[in-house]
Amino acid sequence: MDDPASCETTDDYDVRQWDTREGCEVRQILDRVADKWSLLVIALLDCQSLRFSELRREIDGVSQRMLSVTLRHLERDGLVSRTVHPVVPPRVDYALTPLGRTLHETIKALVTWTEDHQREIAEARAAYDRGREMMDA
Amino acid sequence: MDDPASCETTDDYDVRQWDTREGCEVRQILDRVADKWSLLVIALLDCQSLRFSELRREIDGVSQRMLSVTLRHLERDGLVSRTVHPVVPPRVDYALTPLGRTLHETIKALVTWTEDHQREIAEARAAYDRGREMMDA
DNA sequence: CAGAATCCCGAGCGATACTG
DNA sequence: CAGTATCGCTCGGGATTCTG
Repeated sequence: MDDPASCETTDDYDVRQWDTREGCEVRQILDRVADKWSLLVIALLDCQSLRFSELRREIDGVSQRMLSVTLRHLERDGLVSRTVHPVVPPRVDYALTPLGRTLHETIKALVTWTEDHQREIAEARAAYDRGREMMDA
Repeated sequence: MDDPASCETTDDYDVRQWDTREGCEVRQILDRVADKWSLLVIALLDCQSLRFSELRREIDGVSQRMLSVTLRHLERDGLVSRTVHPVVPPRVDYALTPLGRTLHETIKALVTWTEDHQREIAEARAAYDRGREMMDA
């Protein structure tokens, strides 16, 4: 945790590369991961394939349009696969690709971190807000 | 990687809790992590404390306003500490808190994932776009 | 059922000007 | 130097409508 080695400047960890401009993939993936619905979709597809309508039912509050564009983005990035069954009525199944599955594993670490520290965060916010109230008074 | 155990429904990993509504911290932290500048700030403060003007100089393209609100958010969440030195001209140092440092460790995993897979993603996008072009023709 | 197209509003963010 | 305050614009995303 307090490993001093983590503070060394390593060649494979240049902060500048997180920049938005140029060919920075990190920013793009981060935007994808963090956009409003992608995370839910990825999590739901973790170990099952789902149809459009099933996803829509599971993800409370998502609009038809946003589910559509979210899936299109994830498909384009190779994170989700789209399978059309030529039947009537049309049936389309979505599933995580192997690549998408590895991303999900990584994301879980972040979710776990949040769960582990949400109490600390809540306390920090309360303390901060209390300080601000004092200022006003 | 293909560990079937990772597909089990565990009590501490309910996807529904990632929802925006209710007291969901994951969404809030994710929004913080993913917003346009927080990540850069956290990365730059990893092993050093920096002044406002230093951060501004390091982070190419950030406006004074956005650096300010970003730091205020990070401070409120207990991720960054703010130290005012009562001198003229005023001097304020920002540094990562222990909590912020653990978050940075977690974020690094995501950055590493992106670096490891950005070629696959690029290829997936190229393939997708090629498919779309065929449609139009 | 799955989704593309259109319209529209409000949050996010940049630019600018001002302050302790 | 280290901010805050105000204005204005862009664009993400919701509601609605239309198609294969």
